[in-house]
Amino acid sequence: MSFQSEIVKWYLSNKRDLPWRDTTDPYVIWLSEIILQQTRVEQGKPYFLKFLENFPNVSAFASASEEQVLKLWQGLGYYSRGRNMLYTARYVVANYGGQFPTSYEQLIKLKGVGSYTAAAISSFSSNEQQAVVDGNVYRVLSRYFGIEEPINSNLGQKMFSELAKELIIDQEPAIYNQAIMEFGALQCKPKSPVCSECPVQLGCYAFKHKKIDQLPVKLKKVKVRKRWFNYFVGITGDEILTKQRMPGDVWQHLYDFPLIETEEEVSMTSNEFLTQVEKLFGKDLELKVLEGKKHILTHQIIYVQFFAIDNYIVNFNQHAEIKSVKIEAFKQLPHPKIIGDFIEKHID
DNA sequence: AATACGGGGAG
DNA sequence: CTCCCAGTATT
Repeated sequence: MSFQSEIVKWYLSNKRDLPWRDTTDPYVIWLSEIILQQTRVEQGKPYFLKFLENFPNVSAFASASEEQVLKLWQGLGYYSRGRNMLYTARYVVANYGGQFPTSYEQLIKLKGVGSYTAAAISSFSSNEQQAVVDGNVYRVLSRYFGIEEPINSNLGQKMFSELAKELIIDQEPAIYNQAIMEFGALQCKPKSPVCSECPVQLGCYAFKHKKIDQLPVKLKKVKVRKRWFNYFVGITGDEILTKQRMPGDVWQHLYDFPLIETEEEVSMTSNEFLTQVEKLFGKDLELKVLEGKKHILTHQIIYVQFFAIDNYIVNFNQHAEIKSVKIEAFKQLPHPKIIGDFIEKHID
C-alpha cells in the first residue's frame, strides 16, 4: 500500500472529532483555518466556537466593529489575524456578494490567507487539488522521505511543496490533506513520535537511519529583545486612563494604559524616570508601586511594572493618545493578555 | 532571506 | 529553560 493510502487509512480510524470537520462551508473553514494558524487545536477550539456563534456567516462578520472582533480575539495572540479577517469579510461581502470563494486562485488574494490557508480552504470546501504544507506536513515528509534541507530555507520550502503536490495526485484532496496533518499532530509528533505503532514505519527514512530526533531540520534561532513597560493605572471617580496601541509594535489597536518604556528596570530613586513621570502626570502626582510581571512573547520578553497614580493631571492636548473613559466601557475594549489579567484581578 | 507578530503547552 | 503549534506580511 502506498504512503498516502496508509496515511488516509490511519486517519479514518484515528481522527479527532473536531467542530470544523463536518462542514464544507468555506466561510466556516476559513474561520477555523485563520484561528489555527500557529495555534494548537485545543487553544483555538473555544475561539472558533465563540466566533461562529457571534458571526454565523460572513455577512455577520463583515458588519462587526474592529473592537468587537479584537475583543473576541483577546488572549489568542497574533491580532493581525483578527484585523485581517474583518477586512476580508468586508471584502467578500463587497466583491463576492457575501459568497465566500472556494478556489485557490481567489482565496490566495485575500488578506491573511497565504499558500497554506488557500490550499486548506479550497481542498476542504470544494475538493480542489491543492496540497497543504504546514508544520505537520514538513515534519512528516522530512522524516519519511529523509529530506534534510531546512524547512524554512527557500529551497526547502520549494522542495516540500513540490513533493506535497506530487503526493496528492490521485488522492481525495480534502481527506488526504487532513489525514497527513492529523498524522503529524498525533502520531509523527515533534517530540517522542509513536514510531512503534506507526503504519509507515517500514518506509520511513528517519526511522531506518535513527534520525527521528534530527528531522525536520530548521534554521533560525530567534533573538529575544528585552523591554520594560511601566504602566500607570489612573482612576478618578468612575473613569480610567487608557491608550490605544499604534501600528509598528505589538498589540496594534489594542488598549492598554499610559506607558513609559525604559531600557532597564526603573528604580523609584531615578530622577530621570521621575522627571518623565511628572512631565506626563503633573508635579502633585502620587505614585505607588503595584505588581510586576514578566510577559514572554516569541521575539521579546516584556517586564511589566504597574504603578497606581493619584492626583494626576494629564494634558490631553499634548497627549492625544491618552483618554479618560468610563471603567465599564474600558472593560469592554480589547486588551493585551497581560492587561486583561490585570483588570480582572485589580479593577472591579 | 530575515524578522515581526502572541500566547500557551509539552518535555 | 527550549521547541513549536492547521502561517502571513513586511522589509
